[in-house]
Amino acid sequence: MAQEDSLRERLIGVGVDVVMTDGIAALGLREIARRAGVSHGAPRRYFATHHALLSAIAQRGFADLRARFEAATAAVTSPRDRLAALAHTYVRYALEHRGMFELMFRHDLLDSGPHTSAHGPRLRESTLPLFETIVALIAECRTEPAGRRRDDVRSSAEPPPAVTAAALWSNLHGIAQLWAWDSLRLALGTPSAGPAPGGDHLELLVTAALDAHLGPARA
Amino acid sequence: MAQEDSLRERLIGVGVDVVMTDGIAALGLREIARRAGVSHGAPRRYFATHHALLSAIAQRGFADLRARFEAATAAVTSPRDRLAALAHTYVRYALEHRGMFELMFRHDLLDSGPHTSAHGPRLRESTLPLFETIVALIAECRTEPAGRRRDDVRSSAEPPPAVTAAALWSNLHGIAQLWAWDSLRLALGTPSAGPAPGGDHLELLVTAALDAHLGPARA
DNA sequence: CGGATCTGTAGACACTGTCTACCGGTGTGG
DNA sequence: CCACACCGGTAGACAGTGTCTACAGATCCG
Repeated sequence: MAQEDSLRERLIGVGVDVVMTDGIAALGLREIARRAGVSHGAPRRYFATHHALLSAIAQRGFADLRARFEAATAAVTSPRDRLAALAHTYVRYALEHRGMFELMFRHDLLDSGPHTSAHGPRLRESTLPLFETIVALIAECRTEPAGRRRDDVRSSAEPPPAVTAAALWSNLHGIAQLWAWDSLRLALGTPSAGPAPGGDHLELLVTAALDAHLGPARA
Repeated sequence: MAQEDSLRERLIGVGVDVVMTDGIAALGLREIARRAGVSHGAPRRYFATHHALLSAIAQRGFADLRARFEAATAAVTSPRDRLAALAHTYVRYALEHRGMFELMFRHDLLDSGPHTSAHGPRLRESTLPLFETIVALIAECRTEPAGRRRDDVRSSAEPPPAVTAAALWSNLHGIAQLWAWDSLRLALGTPSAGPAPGGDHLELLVTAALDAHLGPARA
């Protein structure tokens, strides 16, 4: 994962490694160049600015995340279970690759505006397919064979799928964020941090969010 | 809001102004000193490091937020409505004072560790009273006169209040975060940003979160 | 073979946060 | 009353950053 072909790709790869191991603080432009074995001016040939390089690194993160989604939901058929797998994957990714996840949403470090330069999709739009997937799954969830739906209870004031999707995604994102900040961990009284994700409390929280937004999983 | 007495307070005040108007990027140590009319070495008398000053600024934000909570829930009696007021206040604060809110949760800029220096409560614990308030309100919500509770439906696998509180808070935090990032706005197809909070879609999202975690508001 | 273009180097510039030496005031003890 | 210490702020140095520009080496093409 260190030697590719063009320097452009190598810089991105090095950047990914750096942010994975040493976090965002080590993602200086000169530092990346140093670890790639080139002079500090070299990256400029391929990335107009520091932010452009960071954006490319973050995009790798989004691609990686999407791949994990597909891997996690491949063997699952029920839309409800797919959503669960997706949720757990999202939060787990955020905590296992803390630095990368942080970078992906640090809009002050990324060229997220529409005035970004050349190839590749706009960065902020990288989250759109994820969102639409959630919307679709929720819609699918609601048109289930009605085997055990409680229409009398929930569907009365049920928000449209897009809103529920946004709320659910926000919930997952917030869980990841606040957990990484340690607020939740110390609020719930978990014995504090290891590099391994804190374990049960976290899973508990995610399933609570799922149940809240989708209704409890059917028994 | 510019002239207090000791330079220490003035620096914090200037910092608050700066982050409110020009955002986090303008919060350099030298920049704050410059706007306070002192030399770049002056802050060092009162704050050992740049992060210490930023932490003091962030603490002002937490205090401000707490004050708004009390103001918003003072006239409300029903625990459910208090939670709603709290939620809307939280999200609105995050979007109206974007820079400050961002700073408050940028742990890489703050002395949040237990190895921080002198007076004042530890920074990360500033969120604890908020959390405990939510827990208490949720518990109170559940022991309501049972006038219209659906015990058969929800209480079967209802998570403990602390978990629900954590999930709800995470949801609000995520909404604020993703909305500020613009992902939600473009996902939901809102006409894009103004400095004024985007309006209905946001309120919709917040009430959706409230309904999901607490059950729909009673008709 | 010779010139043009690509790719990376190296130095300058303005700027940052931290550190240290310095200095003008104020207050206090002998 | 004077000398001394101390407090609060100044100013310069230092290493480091991101960006910019001039330059060198290779490579490729006519």
